[in-house]
Amino acid sequence: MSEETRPNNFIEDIIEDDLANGLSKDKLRFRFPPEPNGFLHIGHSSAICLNFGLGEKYNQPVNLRFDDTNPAKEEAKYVKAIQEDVKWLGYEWDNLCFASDYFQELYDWAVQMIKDGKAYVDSQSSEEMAIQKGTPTEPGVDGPYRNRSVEENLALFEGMKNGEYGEGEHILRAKIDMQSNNMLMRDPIMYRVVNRDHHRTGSDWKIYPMYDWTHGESDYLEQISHSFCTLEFKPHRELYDWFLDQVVDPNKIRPKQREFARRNVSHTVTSKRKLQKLVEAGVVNGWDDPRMTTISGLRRRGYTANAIKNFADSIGIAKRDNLVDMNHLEFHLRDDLNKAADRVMCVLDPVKLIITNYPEDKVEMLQAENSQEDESRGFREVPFSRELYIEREDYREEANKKFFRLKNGKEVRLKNGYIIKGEGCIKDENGVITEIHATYDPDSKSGSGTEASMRRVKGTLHWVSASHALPVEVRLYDRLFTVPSPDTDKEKDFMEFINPDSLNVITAMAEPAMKNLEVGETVQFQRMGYFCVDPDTTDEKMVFNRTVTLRDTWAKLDV
RNA sequence: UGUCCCAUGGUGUAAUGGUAACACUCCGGUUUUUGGUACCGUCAUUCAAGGUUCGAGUCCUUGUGGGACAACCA
Repeated sequence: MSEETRPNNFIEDIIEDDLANGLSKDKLRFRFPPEPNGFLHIGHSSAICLNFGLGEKYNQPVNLRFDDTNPAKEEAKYVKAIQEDVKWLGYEWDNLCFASDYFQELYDWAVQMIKDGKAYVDSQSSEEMAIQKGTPTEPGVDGPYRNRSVEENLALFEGMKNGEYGEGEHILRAKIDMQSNNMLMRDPIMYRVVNRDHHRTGSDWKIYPMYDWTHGESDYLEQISHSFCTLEFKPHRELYDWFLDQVVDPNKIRPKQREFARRNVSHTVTSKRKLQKLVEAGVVNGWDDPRMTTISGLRRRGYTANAIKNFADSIGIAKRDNLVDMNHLEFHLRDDLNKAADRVMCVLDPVKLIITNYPEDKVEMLQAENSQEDESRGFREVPFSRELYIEREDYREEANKKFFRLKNGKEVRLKNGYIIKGEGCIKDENGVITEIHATYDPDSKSGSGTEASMRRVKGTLHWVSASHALPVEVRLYDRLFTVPSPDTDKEKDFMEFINPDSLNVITAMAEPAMKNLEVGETVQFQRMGYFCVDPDTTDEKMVFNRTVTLRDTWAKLDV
């Protein structure tokens, strides 16, 4: 990476300013604060890379903190999955924290706020309170319980805590300003009663703090210097600061919330609610379906942590709305895989090719390099015989000179093998080609050093020996959505833009050496793309996911 | 009829009052036993109008366009 030359983004500018104004570098501390109510997705990777990247840049700690204040939505399995994803991306957190660790502290502070006349118990229905709250363009009005006595507030809040009231009977509100331009400042709710067991605190608590009351105070307790979140939290900043004002010790670090734009990637959705709907509706097979842009889905698809980090790094951090083209992500994927993946031969749409002048029973073991990029990766043996499979699209009886592949009367190279010449084909009653015939030049064997072997032919085909071929299942994926921005249409639901052909399962013919590949390993099927071994693989059948195709300039010409 | 945020090629991001640039995409070329990779090149950008200034993408004003805010969610 060219870290040294990359200019600072506005977030780094903020930090540099603070440093220049006297903040000591060793006071810098960051955090990544997901709610454990779903799986991490590509949108989160920006926040993860930003916070952990800052930690690496300044060599200062980053906490992983679970914002677990709503037991109705959160589960321990998500806590586990999120940790795995962050680790897989290659980051290490300093402290593993939970907002639920701060419930007692938060409660004690709330009691003090009641005593100070800064908070009160409201006993109205949510509908009544919503009316008093006004709208973004009209101020709110004070509710009837706003001036309850401290004693009464204390007693009611204590009762809430002790489980004496049902959900919705009472809530605790901060007493700020019902006429504020900022809706969030119109006496925001601090606590509500929730009769649910929490995945960590069990039945200890009957009341749970709201996000705004929890987040800034958690940052403060952890002495986070900079608390970065997405733009939709901008209006929360005023409240974040107000709550901090109630508790902050001037000798300690006062956290600073700043906001950046969420990253949107084309042809996908990145909201937990929508991803969940795809899972529940059976559009995909779970959160880690390779078509999902969850971190776990991308991982199963064959994405590398490097590709995701380089992507996040290259798109940067800013404040304007954006829709990053999937091409960017795929560029970084190919870039990383090109260096990392061994090359193999696998025929996705096989048709038989008979080398008519090759001996019936002869089998040769040919040497094939594992990577043209890196000779140190070594060689493997590939069996060659009279009957092979090649791609159906690699043969035409006749074609113009733009077609570099096999055609009658013309020569092509079989990768790592011989030069062959097309002689004709056999078709069934429907005109479908069932067998292609060719002759080979025995002196043209790859690497033999003969004059014939040095001959230049325009096309090179991959192939597998028919009798040695290993049938494998290959899952070909396409974009999950047919439009760049499926969830911004004013009339249509994002579900209407689902690509019906996002998954195509085929049986391909692989070279025998591929049976040694392990689950999760990625290889390049030469000329076809990058593929990884799926966990669905069994002893009987290997299953591959197409991670991404190669760039294909021919496909563009051949329309 | 409010408050706040944002506006640079098709996309993303720089330029911190001093020559508008980098990457992706597209298109073209060289190399190539992958129509891949690598390398080279082409096309293409400051929302508008005023103002300040020797000088404005940058500062100011107004407008236009986009977005956020009315969950006992985060």
